[in-house]
Amino acid sequence: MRLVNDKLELDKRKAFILQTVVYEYINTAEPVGSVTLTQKYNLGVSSATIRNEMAELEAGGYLVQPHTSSGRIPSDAGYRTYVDRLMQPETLTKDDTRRIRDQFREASRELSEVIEQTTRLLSGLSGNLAIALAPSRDTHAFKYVQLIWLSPRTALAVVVTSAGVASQRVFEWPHDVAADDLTRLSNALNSKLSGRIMEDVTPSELDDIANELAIGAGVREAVRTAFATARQHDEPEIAAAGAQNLLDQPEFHDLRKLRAILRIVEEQRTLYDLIADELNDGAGNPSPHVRIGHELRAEELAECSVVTVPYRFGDRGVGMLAILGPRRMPYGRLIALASGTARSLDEHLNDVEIR
Amino acid sequence: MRLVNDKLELDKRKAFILQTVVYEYINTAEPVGSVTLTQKYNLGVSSATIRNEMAELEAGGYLVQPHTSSGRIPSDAGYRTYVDRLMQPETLTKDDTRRIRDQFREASRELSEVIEQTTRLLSGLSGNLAIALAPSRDTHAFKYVQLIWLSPRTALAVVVTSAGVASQRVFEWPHDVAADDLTRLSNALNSKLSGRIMEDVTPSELDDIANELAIGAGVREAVRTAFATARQHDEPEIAAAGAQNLLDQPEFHDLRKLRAILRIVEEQRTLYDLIADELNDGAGNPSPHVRIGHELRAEELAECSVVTVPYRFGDRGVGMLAILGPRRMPYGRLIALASGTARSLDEHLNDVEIR
DNA sequence: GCCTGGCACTCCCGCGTGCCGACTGCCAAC
DNA sequence: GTTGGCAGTCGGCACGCGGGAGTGCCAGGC
Repeated sequence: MRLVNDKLELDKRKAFILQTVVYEYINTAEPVGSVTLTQKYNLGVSSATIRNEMAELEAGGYLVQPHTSSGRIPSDAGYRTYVDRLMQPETLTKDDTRRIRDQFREASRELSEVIEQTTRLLSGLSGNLAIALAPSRDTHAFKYVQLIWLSPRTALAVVVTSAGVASQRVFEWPHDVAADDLTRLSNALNSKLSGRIMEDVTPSELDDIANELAIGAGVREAVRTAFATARQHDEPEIAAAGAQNLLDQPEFHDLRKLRAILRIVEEQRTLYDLIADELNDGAGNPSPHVRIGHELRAEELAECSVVTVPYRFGDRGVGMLAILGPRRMPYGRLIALASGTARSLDEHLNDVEIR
Repeated sequence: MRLVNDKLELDKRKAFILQTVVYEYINTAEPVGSVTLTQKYNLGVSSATIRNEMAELEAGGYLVQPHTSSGRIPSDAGYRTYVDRLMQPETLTKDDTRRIRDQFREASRELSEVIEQTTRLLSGLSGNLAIALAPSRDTHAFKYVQLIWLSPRTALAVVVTSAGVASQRVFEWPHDVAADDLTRLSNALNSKLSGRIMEDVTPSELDDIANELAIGAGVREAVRTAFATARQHDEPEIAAAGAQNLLDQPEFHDLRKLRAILRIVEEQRTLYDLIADELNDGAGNPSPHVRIGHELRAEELAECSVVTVPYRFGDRGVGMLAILGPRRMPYGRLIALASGTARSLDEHLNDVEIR
């Protein structure tokens, strides 16, 4: 056993054994023993040798025994090594490609609906829980605002961004406002701000435009509020689907674990926290990312893994797709599915984006 | 044992026993025996007498025995009699009233968000699964349409109804369209249709308005599509929350039942079917309605009950709140909660409605 | 005629027991 | 370094047993 940087350096045979144990455990959900290994895979050595190797892999932290005299299952580090170095990358099957394409062909044009439909697609394909986070509204491009005169003292403000209508709100003023003022202000805002990224439009800039036209404070306030609502939402736009898939996995037959997952799914905030970490790297690094077990930093998710992959919307927008499932998940396939879906989502949003 | 219309007529004592059995079973989730009954409730007779009465209640179809020599649990008919004739009506506690009021005070102004927030509130209060169905878009009142010129060949159409923005869509034409035409058409549509119920606005009526202004076929088509999208949605707007509450109930520790529920919740269509029956009566009859076990006409829901209560939006709109839980649910409390929440939802939507 | 205490009977459920099978670790031999 | 053999460990399952809860029935009393 050679240790390099505190870690067991894996020779070729150890690597193959680790790979095979992970693969077998992912498929059977049963701890893997040395005899199973020699019988099902052509290793060229006897089970006794495998036992010695497996003992060393356990000492190195790659495998653990649920109890004495049981087979081994991978540890977080074992899965990590598998994902980073041992696993075969997979590509999408023809059938998957077709289903993804068909889904997006008839997908909605509204961002929040697209998000939901995508989670349903991805959970169906992956057989796990799928999560989708919409790009922050701050990064959408401003397209259009209309202040619609309803009565002398009320108006409807509609703000349109590159992702569609982002805010709509009825305003009421204590004094009469001329319909003409609203039209003039709408026109001025549209010509000066069109195409700007929402987070770059400052409230004082909005005030300046209104001041130039000598528009009263009440209306100015309304415009500021309308823009603010268009930018920020109480809750991040996020969707999840496929929780019932997890019931098929033996690790979730324990009700406590199941409850933990359901709680996470129903609370948008927790769901957001779960994948928000990745958003920062995501922008620079558009490749899939896997977090395994304790890497998720949540005790109730210690037996889960999450695959995340970012997607782009417009110039600056970054959203995220994720698959949550048991640690014992088919990483290769899920990474391929998440990437493929993210690519199609990219394209679809590109089509739907208002230019 | 007197049979009236094929049913056992309940004398006062039988009624009290049935009521007590249901009450006890709802609280303990354990089959109720004759001794428990005489010990916990002051019945004035011995357990042997109760046994005779319970045997008759079983013969009459109100109680069943899970197995020989166990206590009794209510049948669908037993619950039905309890709900219709025996149960004490309940009123909301101060605390519930306050929580409902607080929730709606800071509720969203957007219909689909209000729906979601309401399910979260109601599931939290009731400890069961809450469902909310938005009123059909057909019943909203038309308020405003704006055809927004983006480029000579593209425009954005926004339709606003009494529930807010209902459709937004970019149209592309093979030939140039004048910005002025779009404005004229928007104005004409607004002045002629304002306040009309969406389902009463016919496509040919839209065409007529465009024809009067000599507007081309491409634009006419766009207006028709914009109105059609505003009226109908691919899916009914429906939300559910609180599935994890059901995990606390012993009847859902069986994974098959749990899976059935989760599937129903995740498939909007099934969820809609579950409460849509009630929509038809709902309009005329604004009181809560309870369906128990097999009355739900779904094998996988044979051990569930649903409380539904309609709410109103605008002149013709009817939506629905529902609570789904085990048959063994606290009917009185849940009916009070659903009614109270529906009342507040009524009021809130009345405030938010665009007039 | 209704109510009651007593009694035999039934059935679920939890517990302890013992056995089987799977797997390991170790060792001596190759 | 590899191998077969062997003892040891542990989970899981079937089995049987007894306790407990509850019933139905019956004879006797009010």
